[in-house]
Amino acid sequence: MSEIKVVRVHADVRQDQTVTTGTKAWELFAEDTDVIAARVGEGEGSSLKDLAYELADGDVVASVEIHSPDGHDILRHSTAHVMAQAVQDLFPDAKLGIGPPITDGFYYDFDVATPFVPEDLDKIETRMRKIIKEGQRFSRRVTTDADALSELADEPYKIELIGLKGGAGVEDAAEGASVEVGAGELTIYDNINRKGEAAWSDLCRGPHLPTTKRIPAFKLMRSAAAYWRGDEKNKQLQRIYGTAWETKEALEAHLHRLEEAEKRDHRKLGRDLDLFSFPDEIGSGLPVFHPKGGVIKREMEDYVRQRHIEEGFDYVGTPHISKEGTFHLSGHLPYYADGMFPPMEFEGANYYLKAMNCPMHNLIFRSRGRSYRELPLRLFEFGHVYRYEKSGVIHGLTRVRGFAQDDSHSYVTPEQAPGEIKHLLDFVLGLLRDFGLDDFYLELSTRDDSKPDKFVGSQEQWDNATDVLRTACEESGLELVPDPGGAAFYGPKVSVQAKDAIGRTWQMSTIQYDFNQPEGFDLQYQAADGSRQQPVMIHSAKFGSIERFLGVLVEHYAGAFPPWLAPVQVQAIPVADAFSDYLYDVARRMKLQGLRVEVDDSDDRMQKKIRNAQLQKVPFMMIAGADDVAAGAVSFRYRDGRQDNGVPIDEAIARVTAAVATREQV
RNA sequence: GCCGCCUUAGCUCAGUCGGUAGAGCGAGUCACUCGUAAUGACUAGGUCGUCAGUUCGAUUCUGACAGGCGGCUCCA
Repeated sequence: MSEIKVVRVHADVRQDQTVTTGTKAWELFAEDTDVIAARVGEGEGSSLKDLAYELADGDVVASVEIHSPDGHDILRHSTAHVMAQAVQDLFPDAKLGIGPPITDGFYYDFDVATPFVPEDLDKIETRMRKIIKEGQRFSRRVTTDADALSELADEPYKIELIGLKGGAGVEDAAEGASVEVGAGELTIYDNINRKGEAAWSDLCRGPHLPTTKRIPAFKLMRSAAAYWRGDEKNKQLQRIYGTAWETKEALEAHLHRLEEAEKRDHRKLGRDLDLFSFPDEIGSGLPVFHPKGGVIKREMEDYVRQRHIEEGFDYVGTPHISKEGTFHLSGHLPYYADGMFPPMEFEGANYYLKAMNCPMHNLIFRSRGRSYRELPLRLFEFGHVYRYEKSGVIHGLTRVRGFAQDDSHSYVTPEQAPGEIKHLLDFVLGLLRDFGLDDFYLELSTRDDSKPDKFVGSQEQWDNATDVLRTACEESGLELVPDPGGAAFYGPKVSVQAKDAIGRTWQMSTIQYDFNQPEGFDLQYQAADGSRQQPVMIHSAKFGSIERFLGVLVEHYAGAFPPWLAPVQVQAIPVADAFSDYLYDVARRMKLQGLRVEVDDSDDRMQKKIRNAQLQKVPFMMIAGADDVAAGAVSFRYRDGRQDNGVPIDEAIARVTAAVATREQV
């Protein structure tokens, strides 16, 4: 037995060690039970290994702790295996799809004759606990394609994955498919029970926990259908989502976070705060704004209209419907017909509800001859568009069938395009800042070169436009996520992606480069040399959709809006009836300053009025009783329970006015 | 659109093993006039999502449709 040298890295401490050949990774970290795997190598070339990995001379071996990001993935992926074993124990005919770790959890897809129901999840959980208790060992076994194909003859989906292995297809095959089959050697993990037999096996790249007993806490969350390999044309498999954590406390904390997130859901707050509703009578995905929601919507509109004017845009207006020719000119009809409501036929023409505003703006541009001196020509409006969204995708205000875009189009010379893109990006980022949004990233949507029929224009045009957008984004210093294939048919797009309370990301602001519609509409301007030139058109929407932005805003603030957006800025509460008139007088003075004030002169006791104002998340509660009247003052109470008694009336008005003007949160 | 689940008063939810229903909050009325998160009493609200079918009888069972929820796919 000879000796080898390795470097042990644990808790940020590097340490050279000499061990005998045949030493396993776990022996380096045996004293720390949080260590569940090892990372061997450093930087790009490093890879995660099971603790059963046999050390090689020169290895740099870092511990992977269960609560680290890598550790979470390994824990969750291992739990997915346990779940799959439990499912196949209980439902022997279930065929395995894929089972990767995801943010906060994992899933596994199964092909079963009957979809799972909630009671099935209970049974599966019970079975999983038994497997965990048995302490089955995850054992790695290298195999060959041929052996794996025969061993997995009953698993058609795994066989399909083996067929993709090594090819370009693996990463594209399905989200998470690469955890099943890596690009390198093919491995199978056996779950070895106490008798030393393989209780269950799965094709998997690994690594895994040493044993099932190392799963401290897990819970199955829900089941749902998912298309095999993410393709609508494929069969739907039944997916079970679960979550797993390093401790029971961490699991509880996670479940608590989910509960808290539900309380921020804009659909719930929209009802509780009387902001908006979705009457069935009108139709799915068609919201109505109540007076309080209307205030927020109007503040948003006032803000963005004013800002557009400041940024050099002209405010225009266009109709909601148009004869179909407009959308043929724009190129939308062949590409986008499925996304539009069916046409209405009358007077021998087909009229469509518009799904976008650009064609209308193009017609404004084309209404007379244009000079290069007019460029950039910037048109803006609140364009109400209607899109035929599939019934299953409608979601509160964030995915609707009728919505208003704060839509603008900048017509520029090709040379002006980069500058205009930067201008628009700065505009958008400033808007997000003013609305207090900070949890977002940029996404660059480009064309899918493998589907040229879905995109108009030459490779050169696309490359050029994409470069212009990418450069502007990179200069912003923000995180930029690529979105290949996500572009509109007419050009690449930059978008702002923001998260809602339950972690779903929504596309908000967009900036799109368009070299196609100017051609379709034969848009021209006369250049300095007298020649006719084609402008570049840049679409941008700063909120994206007023509705979606408002929905995200509700969740961002959990309904506790900063004063400038709050439907009621000041709720006046008399200590007793006798002080109502005094507060009405203060309220009248505040209203003269443009503030939104309400006096609660109901029969309720003041404690109840405070509770009501608190539940309505009003930023300023303005209370007055005998003491305040005597002092010519009012008392403030804030949403966090903070109090400020005896504030002179003039100062009180100034304080609220200042909070509104500076858009600060209180 | 696809898969699963759900739909009882304005909201949150009980309930009826098939014989047309109840609570809390909210709303209205009255009394109480009160200093920082729920005063009390009383009253009014529902052809149990819609339409069919089975049945002597359907809110309950079955089906279709509509709407919602969770995913998938797709998108501002």
